[in-house]
Amino acid sequence: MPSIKDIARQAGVSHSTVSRALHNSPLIGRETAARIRAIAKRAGYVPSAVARSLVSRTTRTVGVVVTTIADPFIGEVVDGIESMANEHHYSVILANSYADPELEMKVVGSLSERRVDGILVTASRVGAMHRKRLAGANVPIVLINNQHPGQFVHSVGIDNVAATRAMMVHLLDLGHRRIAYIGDRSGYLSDTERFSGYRRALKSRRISMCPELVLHGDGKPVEGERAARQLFQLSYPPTAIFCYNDMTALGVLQAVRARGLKIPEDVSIGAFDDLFVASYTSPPLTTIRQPKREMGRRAMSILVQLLNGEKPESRVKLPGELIVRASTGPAKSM
Amino acid sequence: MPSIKDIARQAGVSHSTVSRALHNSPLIGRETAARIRAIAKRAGYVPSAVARSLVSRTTRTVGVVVTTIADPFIGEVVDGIESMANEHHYSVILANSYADPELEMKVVGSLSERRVDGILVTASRVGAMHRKRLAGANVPIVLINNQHPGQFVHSVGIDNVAATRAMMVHLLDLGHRRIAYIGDRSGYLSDTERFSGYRRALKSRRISMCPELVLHGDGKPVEGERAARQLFQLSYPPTAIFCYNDMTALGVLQAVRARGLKIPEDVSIGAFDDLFVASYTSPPLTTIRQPKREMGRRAMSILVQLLNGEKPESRVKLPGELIVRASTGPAKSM
DNA sequence: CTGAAAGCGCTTACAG
DNA sequence: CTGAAAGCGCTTACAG
Repeated sequence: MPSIKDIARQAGVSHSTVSRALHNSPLIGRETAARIRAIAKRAGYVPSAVARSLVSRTTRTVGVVVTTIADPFIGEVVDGIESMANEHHYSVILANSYADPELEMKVVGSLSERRVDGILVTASRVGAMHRKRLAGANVPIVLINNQHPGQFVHSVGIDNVAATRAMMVHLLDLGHRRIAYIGDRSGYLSDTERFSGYRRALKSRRISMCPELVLHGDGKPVEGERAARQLFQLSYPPTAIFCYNDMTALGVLQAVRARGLKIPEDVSIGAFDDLFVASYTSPPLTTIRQPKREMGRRAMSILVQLLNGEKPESRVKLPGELIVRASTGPAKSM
Repeated sequence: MPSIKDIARQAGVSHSTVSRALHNSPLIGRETAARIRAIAKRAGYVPSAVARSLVSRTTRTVGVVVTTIADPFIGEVVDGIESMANEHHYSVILANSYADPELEMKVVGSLSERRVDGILVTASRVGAMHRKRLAGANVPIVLINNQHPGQFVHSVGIDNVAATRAMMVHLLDLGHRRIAYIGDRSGYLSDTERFSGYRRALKSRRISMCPELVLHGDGKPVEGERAARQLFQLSYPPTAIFCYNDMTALGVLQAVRARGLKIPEDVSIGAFDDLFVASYTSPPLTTIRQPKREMGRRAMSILVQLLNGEKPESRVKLPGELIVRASTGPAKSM
């Protein structure tokens, strides 16, 4: 790879002049500049971002820490991050933490060595230990859908309460009165908020909450299935089930099928996230769409503002959107 | 951020000595080294990868070009790449091309400026134009599932012919004789190979291929649905449909449902990829599992060998695995 | 064992 | 308008 010096030699000027010409500095004569640029082009000159970074003490690079990029939710978020980063001429360094504290420490250390200008974290399954570790990197941090945002200044999330209310209103308006909630037992903020939205919605319709209709899984299909089976064994089973997320609903779907029940005739199912798979289950899932890509773009945009020395909004809550599909219908009259 | 000089000052030694101590150079006295390391630790010293890169002329960084990281197939591949990269102390710079030649040129240019040591491409929907553009980066390149690998030296793919044969044998053994193929019309190598596997399998059983059973979509649900509808209008519709990929099968599933047919009683469906969604359709899809994560790991591993000056296997073909689920069953007797 | 020097490829204040 | 010099934070051959 030719350097600025090689070009200087060919052009018979100093490397300072080459540097200026390549940056369209007004100091350099039109002709000289054009000639130098032509030579650089012919030589296949590509400026070195590493040399420039050393001088400018900024790398135009951001670290993105995810539990795993194989997670479909995260993939869409990162797509948004990358697109916004690219528009602002930042590159994205991707790092999986696999929710493993040790690995996470390693990757954050590596990002630190690489002198990333900022860090985005979308590792919803990772807890409080995060803070100190990340703070060590000593650069601005923006969280996406984090479950413990309290400790950080900047975050992008979804309005869980409002979204849940929309889902509950939908179910209540369909005549459901016995609505179950299958949450996530890990103590995440998102679960707390969704559960809170659930309770408030019932209360606003003066329906008392039945403790036996509230169960907790782990956000994955197997536990959703187990919880649903338990619900079906009640003497008064629910006519609708609101699931913490689509993954849980996937398990519920299987339990329903195994039980020989019909959706939505026998039981309605509502979920959260709107993963791609939600459109292709049978029946397709009524769910809350999280604007995943938008969340990524927004988070990156906040980071860019921070890096520009601006004062961005610190806690952004984007609205979810109720997507009504075929898994919800009128309550069975009892 | 403290530099090596700051540590040197505090320790009362030269920065060369600090550098050596931090690298556990045998030249430095045990005590001095220990003292320096303690000081560095206390000061929160983090070595600068950018300065080191400038000296070593290597960044321990690889570029990963994808059409979009939101693609679930790609997400798993990249997960594999990242994990293997991490094990070898490489960082991953992620870049979406959105299959847009202009954007692609930009991101490859950016990777070039960042002086990545190598590039991995898993942008199966991108064509021949790739070559020159990528070659410009002037670093080793490894392709994953590329549709035009002919022009490149190193690639990781799947054994399409063998995998297709496995699927066809499965269907043939179930008694199917009228088996349709819904391919991808974009002229991809993978389509050519799968189609070839399809033909060979029929031939080996002395079944002649019916042209009306061979249709072409675009690898997405809508076109799969359209193709399936067309098949159902034949006077002798197929008893089984082999789809180019899971996405196509998703559309076929919808057409089948709309038609009021039962799977697999009326028609069996086989697919390719084994995306996550394939386990959760109704019925779950019989499909060929591509070892996505493994493909990513293998590709990165080849790149590491290349960067180490070794001579890795150049064209790796990993085996697919037939996953039999409920979408295939015995042929309806006619 | 330790330090001074050179150099990686740039940018930019300082002179002219 | 152009160049020589200094410096970004390291590594490493060369001296001692």
